[in-house]
Amino acid sequence: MGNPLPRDPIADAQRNWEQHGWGDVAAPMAAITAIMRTQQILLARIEGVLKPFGLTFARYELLALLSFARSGALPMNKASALLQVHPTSVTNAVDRLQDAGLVVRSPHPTDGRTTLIELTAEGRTLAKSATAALNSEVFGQSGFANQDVDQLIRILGKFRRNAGDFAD
Amino acid sequence: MGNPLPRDPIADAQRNWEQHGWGDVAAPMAAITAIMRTQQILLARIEGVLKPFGLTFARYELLALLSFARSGALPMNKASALLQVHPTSVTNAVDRLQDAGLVVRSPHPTDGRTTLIELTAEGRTLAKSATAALNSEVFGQSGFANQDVDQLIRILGKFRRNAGDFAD
DNA sequence: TCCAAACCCTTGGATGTCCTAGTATATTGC
DNA sequence: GCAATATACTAGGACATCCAAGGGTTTGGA
Repeated sequence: MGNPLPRDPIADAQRNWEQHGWGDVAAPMAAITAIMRTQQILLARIEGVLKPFGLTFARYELLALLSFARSGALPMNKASALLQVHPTSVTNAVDRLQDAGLVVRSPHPTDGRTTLIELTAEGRTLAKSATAALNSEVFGQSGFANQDVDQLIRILGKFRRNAGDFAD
Repeated sequence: MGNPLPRDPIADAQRNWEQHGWGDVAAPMAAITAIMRTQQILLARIEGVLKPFGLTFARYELLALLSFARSGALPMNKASALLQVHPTSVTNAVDRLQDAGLVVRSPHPTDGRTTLIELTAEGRTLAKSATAALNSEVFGQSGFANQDVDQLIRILGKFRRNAGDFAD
């Protein structure tokens, strides 16, 4: 989508901020912008690896989540909470996964409001293959040094807890 | 969109990865997942601050970029390159900003293929106000410690360079 | 017991992102 | 000078995300 720029656009933005008298927030601005851009790069890599499997990242995340549930099934609201996305996003993903024969919707045995999402055999197999691909092609070659990975986990974990993601 | 979970879902995922024999990539997986989630949180905060201005983050970024250009104008392809998004995304943003009277499209003086995007007076004023709001309500209260901000800038800067974002 | 409040999922609408053409204009090479 | 190639922008389509609303189910307090 583009060739390398001659200079880091985020570092330029940080300088702009400083020159405009916002030096006190220039660094956090740069860090946040860098997070946004890094997410974009990583998402593109992930989607690229998943495409041959007919999966998007959103659908993969749901499949992976289900594959780690003992029973291979979860209520939709649980999935929404664990994936930390809006319930309508789960509805959307389940619709498409169901069309692809990878999951099935079934009624909750005791709560008529709740719908269970259940992995099919096909879904479980595909989740395994896709995970193997992601592990070798993305996570195994993330481009982050081991120490940096630890720093990221620590810093972002602290941030997410402060943001109210989890109590722990 | 949800209450705090009892436990960190990403730490759980990391444990799952380790238990399935993928210990060698569990940490990068967790770091990458944390980046995705952090981006989601930050984007929501930013959008919340911009909403009263009638702006989204995508539109704000374009306005801010223009406001830093000496002439207040940029070719669309330059904006696409600097913002590191697809040209069609810029077309989309410009359409809406133009409808809102914040920018104007004008022909390039020497290259008939190129369209210049130009800030209107209104656009420049709104960019200033929106930037002030973001500085005080998001960047000024990022929730990252100063040292962590430096770490993020360093780690993600290295990553982005490796990913081919810029030569520097 | 019974109805209001809470909860669960889905539909419809607005945005944004990317990809794949398709049209128009510049540049290059013969 | 002209055809072939490259570049710039836009139209249409596929996906994902969120919000607002609506219909069905449970729960809990009067």
